[in-house]
Amino acid sequence: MIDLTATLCCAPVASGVISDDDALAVALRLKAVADPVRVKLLSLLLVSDIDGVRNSDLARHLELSDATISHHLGQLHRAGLLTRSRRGTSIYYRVDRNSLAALVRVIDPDCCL
Amino acid sequence: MIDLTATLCCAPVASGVISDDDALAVALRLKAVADPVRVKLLSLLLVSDIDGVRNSDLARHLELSDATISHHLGQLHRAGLLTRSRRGTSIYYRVDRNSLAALVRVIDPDCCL
DNA sequence: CACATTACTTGACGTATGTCTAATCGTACG
DNA sequence: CGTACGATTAGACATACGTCAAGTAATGTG
Repeated sequence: MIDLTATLCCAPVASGVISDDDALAVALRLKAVADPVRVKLLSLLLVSDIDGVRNSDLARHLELSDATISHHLGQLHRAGLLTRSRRGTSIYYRVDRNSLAALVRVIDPDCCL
Repeated sequence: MIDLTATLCCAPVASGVISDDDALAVALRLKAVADPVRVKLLSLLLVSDIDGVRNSDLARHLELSDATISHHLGQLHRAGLLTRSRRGTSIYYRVDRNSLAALVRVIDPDCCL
């Protein structure tokens, strides 16, 4: 599998045509965000970034099952977009702002200008 | 269906929690990009932006069938990320840099700082 | 240790997606 | 008009994805 935590920058725009491997890596990370539930999750996590948010709280807020939220958080986590830290029986998720910003830059046509 | 050409900005970060409708609109546009072939298409189109590129040329370059490329270009076009203009029997595709930049801003955690 | 709480995993189900071949549409040019 | 060329559409197929219910794992508390 491909290391989705590596840093990428300005692939499509600046450095000529993107390679197959880079295109796949970018697509996999974008796929991790390209779902309405996960967009809402990122939004929720970004506005309540203080200490992170728990699976069960997110499930209640989005009116979806724990299993479904766990699935989505796993996708975002595997893509390197979330960090998690356990406190007691709960696991608190936070957005890794650097990773998200890096992903954003890759498809930004104005990047590297 | 949802109008994917409307402009969105800074939804997750600044303006509190994103609405269901906005989350869906953002996710649909991200889905349009979240595919390795379409990432390569965007890359190809961005670096050869002069006059646009034809379906058949892209198909040859990516070694996929015309129908498949047409499918992917349709996805990107429906998402408002490409413009197309006919010259003769050929249709030339170009990236709508403003739309792409707007999409990028929506998920940029550093947007609106 | 037994129990409660929280999160994750598994298996199942329906739906959506990517790809191709073949057929259709649009435009140009003898 | 008929033929050619480029692009899209339709249909078919395998694969991937989102969701849930049920079961399992990890941690804390009496």
